[in-house]
Amino acid sequence: MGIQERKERERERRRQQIIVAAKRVFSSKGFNKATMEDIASEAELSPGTLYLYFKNKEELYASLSLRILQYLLIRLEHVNREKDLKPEDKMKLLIEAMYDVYEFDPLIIINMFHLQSSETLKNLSPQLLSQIKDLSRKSLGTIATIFEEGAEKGVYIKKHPVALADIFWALFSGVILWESSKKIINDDKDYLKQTLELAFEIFSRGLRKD
Amino acid sequence: MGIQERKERERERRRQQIIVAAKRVFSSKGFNKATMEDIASEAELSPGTLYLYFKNKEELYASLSLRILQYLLIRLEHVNREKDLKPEDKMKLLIEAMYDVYEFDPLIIINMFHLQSSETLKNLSPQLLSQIKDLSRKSLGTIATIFEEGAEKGVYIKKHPVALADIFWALFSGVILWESSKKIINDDKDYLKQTLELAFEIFSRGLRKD
Amino acid sequence: MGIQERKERERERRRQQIIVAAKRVFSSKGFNKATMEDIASEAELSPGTLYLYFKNKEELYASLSLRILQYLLIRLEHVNREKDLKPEDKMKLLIEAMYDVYEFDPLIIINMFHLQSSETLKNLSPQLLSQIKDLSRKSLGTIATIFEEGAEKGVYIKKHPVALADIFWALFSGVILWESSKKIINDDKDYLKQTLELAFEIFSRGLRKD
Amino acid sequence: MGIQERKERERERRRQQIIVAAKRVFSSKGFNKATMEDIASEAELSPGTLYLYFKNKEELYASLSLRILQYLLIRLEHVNREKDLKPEDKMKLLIEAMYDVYEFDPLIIINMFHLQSSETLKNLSPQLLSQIKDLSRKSLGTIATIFEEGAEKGVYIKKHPVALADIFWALFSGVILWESSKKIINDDKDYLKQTLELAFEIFSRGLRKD
DNA sequence: GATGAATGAGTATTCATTCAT
DNA sequence: TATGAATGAATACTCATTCAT
Repeated sequence: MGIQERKERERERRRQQIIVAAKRVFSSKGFNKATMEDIASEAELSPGTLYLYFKNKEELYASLSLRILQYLLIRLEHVNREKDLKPEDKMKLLIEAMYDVYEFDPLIIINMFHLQSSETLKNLSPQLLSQIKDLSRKSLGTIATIFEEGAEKGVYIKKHPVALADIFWALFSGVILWESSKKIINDDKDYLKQTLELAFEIFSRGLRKD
Repeated sequence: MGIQERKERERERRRQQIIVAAKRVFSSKGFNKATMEDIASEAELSPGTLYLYFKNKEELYASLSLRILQYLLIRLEHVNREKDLKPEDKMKLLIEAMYDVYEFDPLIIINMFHLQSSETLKNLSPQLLSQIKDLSRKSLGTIATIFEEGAEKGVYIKKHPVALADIFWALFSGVILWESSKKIINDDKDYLKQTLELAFEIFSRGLRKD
Repeated sequence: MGIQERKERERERRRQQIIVAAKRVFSSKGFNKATMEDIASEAELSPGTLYLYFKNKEELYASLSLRILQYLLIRLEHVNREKDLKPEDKMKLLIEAMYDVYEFDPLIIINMFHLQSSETLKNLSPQLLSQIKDLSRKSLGTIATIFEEGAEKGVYIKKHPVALADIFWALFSGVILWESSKKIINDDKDYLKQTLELAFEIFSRGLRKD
Repeated sequence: MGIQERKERERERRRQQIIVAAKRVFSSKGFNKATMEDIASEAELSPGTLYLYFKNKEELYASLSLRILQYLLIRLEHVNREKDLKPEDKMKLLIEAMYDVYEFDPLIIINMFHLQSSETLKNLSPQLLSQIKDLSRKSLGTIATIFEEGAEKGVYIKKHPVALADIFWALFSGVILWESSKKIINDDKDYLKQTLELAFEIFSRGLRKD
């Protein structure tokens, strides 16, 4: 291993160290209440060091999304590669995959919506922004493919697959956001997973041709 | 009308004046970028005056939710009162009602989720918090009733109606949030309404007994 | 005195309070080492208050120039109004006036050169900038008039009066800056005034027709 | 050449390399906006290395002055050595020499005045400070000699030659600073050189005995 | 000597909130 | 009640300087 490569690896380790700390702090305080100072001390680094690895607070936050989106896409493509499965089973795998991603990093949903602020977008480097756009597009595209396949096989109704993918994603994130918020407002028990399952059961039935 | 009552009425008028201004400002700038100064000048009042009517910025923001939730509940109860309608038609009315509420104040979705921040909740007075909880519960309950009725009439599958109401709300807010965010990230055309219609068409099909 | 007028007067009093404090702090520490905190505590106000009266640090600094330039122009115009004086005597008055201005506020020279930074100019409000430009132009113009008059009366050599005014100002500020800097580097005694007198004696002789 | 001497030479080469880079960076950004990082990368060295050759940023900046003062003194002494020239011609050479120095490094004027800040002086090593003082004194002394000579030859008025040298220097730097600053404030054309010539023409006439 | 990653003190500016009038 | 001037805590970001390698 060359010295160059070792340095690069060390640098990546530091980035991850910061990302992990940032994830913890942003999760517990939200974007606005979390300070760079908080994150630095969580990462056991000085504030200045954060800026050696991330241009600014927005970009650090967006980097969390990038990481989880990469993981999401891998999972989705893995599902899509199962060519022999029936559409219904594929859908089940799809839902499982997404739930795993959510469990791996529950911030994903909120992150995705934080990106919508145009103020945020202005502060991101074009490179990072395009990476995120690209991953989003690919993920949605992969989901769309599954619905398309189901329609081709005559199992699902024929509707614009991209729209179906949007709705799929919207239902998923809607349930998660809503259950998270209800947890606090109504002090209900956490029945997120059952609700998700029910939601997608209904969605699947609704998609079936007859 | 006693002098006491007149004063009370005057006080309520002022509150509404502030709420209207706050809605405009929060809509255009979002919670964090909007300043109390902005709101005060929009309301043609001084900053100090806002604090005579609202404990703090968080509570002013939460009051917007209260107002729109009241309107939502009125619309939902109105739908529910139509006892003679078939479940499918009632569902259509339901969706229309919710879309009207959304159009009346598009902030509603974001407001509802802003409340989830525990940091926010800490700053709310218990009274306001319980009012919001109460309205949320009632609104969801009204929606649940519609699904319950549909099941009783043998049209809809029998599932926990509260869960169905949650999913209904989650799908609605999920689609709105997702389409809003996509608008910026992908520069897609605004097909929010069609997507909502498709989403609820699928949802309705999925609910049907077979 | 109306309430409006009293408020305006109060506001002006505060501005002056801040300007006086700023002058003291900038004089002793220079622009970069002086902090807004320093100035605020010198003025016995809070940092936030400074920003109610001045847009930013640069503009506060530039306001010092404005004030002294106004005084300079008044003095110069007063000299110029003495129509009956011989050019030589007018020149003497001119030098005295400028020396008085310098004694009134020794920062004037350094201020004038601080303004040259294009970074500084970017942060000034166009209004303040144009006021400063205007006063500078008028002051130089007034000086030029004196040389023009001297040439018309056949006492001084005929040269472009604006250039002469520039040189006059350059000599004045050059001597002041240089003597100030020498004071520190060589620990010489302060012979600024004599040097100024000698400088302008030579300058006057050099201007004389023969 | 001993190994010691070779090392010393190498060390001097590095110092010059840094000084050249620093000059470029300070010239384009000014003292405060220029960072040690900027200078290091201009010199193709690491920031840490700069501190092996210069105690701190102030001292690096002051070293630029030292270098140009050395060059100035050489030029001035060269002029002074021309024993056979008439005082007027010597003066012309003097002005030319100074203008050359200015063209060689236009920062010279600003550098000289940056040194005046007592905050700056505190950070300089006594050794460097005394070198600078010494060169300043010698340069001024050389100029003074020229005026003294002119007086002895009966061409110039008899005035304290040191004061004349100060005025000479003040006029030179005053014109340069003033014209530089005017360039930005008034958007005038650059007539620095003509103004300098006119200034020294007047100065020379003013010095002549009658 | 040379490096350059890490440091952490330093600071302009903002804005929710208060309180004397 | 209403005001709005004053407050001052809070914070992202910079950069001269250090020091382990």
